[in-house]
Amino acid sequence: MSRYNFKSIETKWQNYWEKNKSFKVKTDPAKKKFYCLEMFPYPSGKIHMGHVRNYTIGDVLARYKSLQGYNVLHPMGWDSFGMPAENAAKQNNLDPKKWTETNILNMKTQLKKLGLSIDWDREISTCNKDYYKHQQAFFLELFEKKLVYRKENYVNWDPVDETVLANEQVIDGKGWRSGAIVERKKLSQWFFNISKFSQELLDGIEKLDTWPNKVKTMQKNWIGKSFGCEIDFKIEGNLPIKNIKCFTTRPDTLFGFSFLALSVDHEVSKFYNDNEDFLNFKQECSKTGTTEEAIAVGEKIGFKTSLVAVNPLNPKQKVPVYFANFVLMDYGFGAVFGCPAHDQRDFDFAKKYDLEIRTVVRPDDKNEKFKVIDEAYPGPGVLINSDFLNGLKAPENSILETIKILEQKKLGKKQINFRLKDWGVSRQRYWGCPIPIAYDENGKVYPIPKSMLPVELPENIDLNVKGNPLDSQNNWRKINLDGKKLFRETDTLDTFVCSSWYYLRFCSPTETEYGFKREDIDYWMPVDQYIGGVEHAILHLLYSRFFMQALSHENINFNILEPFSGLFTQGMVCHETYKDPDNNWISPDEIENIDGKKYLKKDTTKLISVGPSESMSKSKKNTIDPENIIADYGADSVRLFILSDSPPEKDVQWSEEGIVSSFKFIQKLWKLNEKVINEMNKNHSTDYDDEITRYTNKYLKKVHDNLESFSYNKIIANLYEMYSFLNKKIEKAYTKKTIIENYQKILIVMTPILPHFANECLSILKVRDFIWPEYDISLLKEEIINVVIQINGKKRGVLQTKPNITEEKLFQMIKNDEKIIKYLNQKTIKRKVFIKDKLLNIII
RNA sequence: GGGCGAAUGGCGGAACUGGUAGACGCGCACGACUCAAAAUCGUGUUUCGCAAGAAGUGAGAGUUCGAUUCUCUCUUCGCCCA
Repeated sequence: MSRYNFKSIETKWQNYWEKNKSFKVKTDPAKKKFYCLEMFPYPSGKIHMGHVRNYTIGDVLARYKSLQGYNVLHPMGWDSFGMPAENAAKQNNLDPKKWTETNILNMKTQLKKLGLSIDWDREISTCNKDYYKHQQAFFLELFEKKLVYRKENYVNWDPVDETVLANEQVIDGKGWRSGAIVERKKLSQWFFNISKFSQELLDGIEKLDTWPNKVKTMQKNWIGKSFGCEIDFKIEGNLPIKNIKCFTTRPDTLFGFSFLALSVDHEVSKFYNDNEDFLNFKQECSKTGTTEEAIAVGEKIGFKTSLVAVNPLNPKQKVPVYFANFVLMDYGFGAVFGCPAHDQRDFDFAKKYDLEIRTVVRPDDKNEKFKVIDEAYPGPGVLINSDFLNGLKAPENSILETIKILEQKKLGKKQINFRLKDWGVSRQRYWGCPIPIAYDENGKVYPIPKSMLPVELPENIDLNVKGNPLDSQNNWRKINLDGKKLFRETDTLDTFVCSSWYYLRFCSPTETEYGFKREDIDYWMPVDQYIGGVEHAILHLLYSRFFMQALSHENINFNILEPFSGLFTQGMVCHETYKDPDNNWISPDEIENIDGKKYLKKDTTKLISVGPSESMSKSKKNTIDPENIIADYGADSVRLFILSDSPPEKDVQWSEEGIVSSFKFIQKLWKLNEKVINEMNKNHSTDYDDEITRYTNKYLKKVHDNLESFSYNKIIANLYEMYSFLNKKIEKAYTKKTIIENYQKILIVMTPILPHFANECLSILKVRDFIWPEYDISLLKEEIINVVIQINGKKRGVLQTKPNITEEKLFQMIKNDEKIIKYLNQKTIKRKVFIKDKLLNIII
């Protein structure tokens, strides 16, 4: 018996698929389509296990759908603009373009070794001018539709990467890549008007049936629709300010009003710009950072103005107006009314500045004397101390009622507010898509005409400069437009723009006139199944959804609004972590196992402590290089292991034992295959083993169901069961004819998971052009079933019978069963519960 | 602080709309082959108990003939937002 030589067989099939362009597809409205897309990788240099998992899951689906007769679009590309290239280039004095291209070449070779069913003719790379040319055209299209605008705004400035970050790129007040503490800085920026579509983006979520609820909830929360009231406060004082507008979701607590807080950027601040104390205060505030978290955690500080605000519901009450560090200009109107008793932030502020704390909501289980003392009470209850509002149920009745009163008195109006802010897309970086805009000396904006696209990124420039390298490219910056001397915009686009439309480009990768061809996207879009990490649940997915909204805006022919009709988020790949006695992280290949329990650092006597399994990361050194693993065990083993054990949506633990056992299992399958093939050439008796056909049929159903529900780990379990069933059966003479009859189907349903192995076996059997074998419903009916017998709800036995047995007959059988009858013990039977073909429960 | 989710053997995990808990894999134990080991094959493996049997799905209650599954309270962990 020969050993399964994965090296030659996997290479053989990969070459075959490449040479025959087996996965090349065309737009063909006569065929039903399936668009299977996995999130494209950033070309960092090497693929990691996360990629292996992501692309294996997608490949299983693509191959399955293809066998089912779908025209399957399964493309791959590169998210190739972005800071790592620029940083790597800086460090090693390289050209980011060359660095990126080399990485792409490496990673493409690695991906091909996984045996993925990808149409490589559709490969795209976002840093390629053939790609970003169209992105620039989209930018101009959105500019014309007034969905792109420029404004001066406070931004999150990353002092290490020297760039602006989107709110979403600020994590715990730090830059998501550099980890530097983010500062506030005012800059002129380009914005996409994503907030214009807040309601549409919110409504669209309801239609995304197969998206994980978790992701839908996260998007809803991010969009953050809140319902409240705009209140116009009358202002008294020595400044020419008569009114200040506030947005609040709790107008019903207005009788608890004790101060008005303004953002330091509020227009009132212009009267204090020569006040040194105020400027110091403002400086102090900028240290807190702009994130909501920093504000919630940080100390609440204020700067008292000379103004006084009047309570619109109680004009006799006049309260001080402060600038406060916890009020942001871009939420509401940059002004909030303080109600210390029912908001912890306001409470902290009031305590610090000794302001009144007036309780206006009592919990249902407390009486009228309830008083807020140590902490704010934000919960539900009944309004008290609120004059004509007293007794209203808060918040369900009180908010609407208060708004009604305010509207009647023309003091405020009902308002919907969204948390979603416009998307700042300017990045002060070289390695990105140039923004197709120029300015004259006065800063007037001129879009670059579409005929002059692409605005190419200059190459071979010095990156080792402070700030944006493009700023110093004077030759590139100068442009002559209709006789005017202009200067190009030097900011580049956030790379999230590149990934917001790449799924469209895959439909028409070589189209030159526009980013895509209508007939192509009409056929292929939307993506039927999108697969990727949950870390993109908000940003990338929301931006992509926005992009479809923006393209269809003022375009009546465009009716695809949601880019991804199906979404699956896979879990991470984890590995144990190791540390030496000096607390340094140690990588798995630096350690060796002594006696099965202890680990030592190789060639030393240092004892290694084993830490918990965590997601693979370079910093913890717990990564496993897929390239080595594929070289040692083959792609099919890796695919088999990465899918087994854990459900795809959960984290999976990488283990040496796991990959070895997957490898061994393929060897066992190969031996079984040889046994079956040996039998093929012999003459067999005409005996027929019905059990094999029934078992195979059940197996086909299980695999089908588990494929449809992404339960890929269970398919592996099914395969193990099928193997051990066949391996026993093949030893018996009367089974061989039936095994041979069913074997082909078993191999075909193996192909999505083990494409090289299963195709090799099928080709030995001379099976070509096979299709997915459907299971036979009529064969699923069991001939013998197990019926559970319970006494008082406890299982006391199992009886084998033919289906459709009656309660009476079953009871007769029990009477003849010694094991069961002893429990009855001649006691009187109170009642019987009978579930046909399943169970009989006797209550005594 | 809020939202969402999870908790099942030594481990990863199965169990369709309430109906045989622990499929499948790993690990472990024993056996076969071998001078021996590896590899391979076979058997066993929730716990307690010699056994009959009993207990058992994070803890506690509830609904039910029957609960891993439904309801409530709590604990722990994870993710997201703050």
